Amino acid sequence: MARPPLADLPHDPTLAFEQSLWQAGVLHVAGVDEAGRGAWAGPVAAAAVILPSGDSALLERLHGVRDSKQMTAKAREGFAEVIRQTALAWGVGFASVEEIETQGIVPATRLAMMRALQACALSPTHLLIDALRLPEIPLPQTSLIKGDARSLSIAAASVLAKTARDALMRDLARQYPQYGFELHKGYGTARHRAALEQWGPCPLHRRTYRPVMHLSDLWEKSAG
DNA sequence: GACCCTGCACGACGTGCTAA
DNA sequence: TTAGCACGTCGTGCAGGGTC
Repeated sequence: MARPPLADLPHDPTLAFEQSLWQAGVLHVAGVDEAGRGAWAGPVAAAAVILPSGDSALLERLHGVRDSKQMTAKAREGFAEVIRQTALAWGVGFASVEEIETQGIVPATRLAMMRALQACALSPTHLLIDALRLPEIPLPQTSLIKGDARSLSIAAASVLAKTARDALMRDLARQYPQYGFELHKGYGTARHRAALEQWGPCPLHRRTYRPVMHLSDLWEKSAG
């Protein structure tokens, strides 16, 4: 089936970066984004998405995909399935709590992004990344500030990263039910703070984060 | 050159308001 | 009542500029 010309693509400003690359002959453009960087507990997740260049009918199915923070959980889950069906290739990667603690959150985020790219069935020829760069990967890269609001590929990746991490935190919540990870996903909510004060940290907690360190100290003192 | 501070980037949640 | 949105706040790292 012949693809429609690029000029027929929907006029979506979040496709501007992809369209300019596609028109230059760069067809496998991977959007990369992460989730879980600010959380007190759990791994950091990243996803990579390669959209079908020039296929307006497929891209139309992604109308409404935007920054995952601005979408409801229900909308994210629905679009995640559409993205997986629509993308030429996609991948998800994680960096563990141990890697976050030993390397720092930004290097661990890069690690998760590289794992997401390795999980892609197709090798990209250009990367669109939200704010960061991946010097370890020898590919042309475009680092976009507020990339998830400016690029459909990055927005799609942010949706997959967020939904994958949420699902993992729901699973992990079964191992540590007293913390309520299925509700706050490891972020610093009042309930999470109270659980830390009551139960102390578990292996999922990022003990290098100041609030976790502080609450862990309080718990140890109260426990005697 | 090393250190510190500030501003900005990202990721979220909590709260209050508005509309259906 | 529920869902969506905007805003403030909190966590981190990085870059740039000033100071010693």
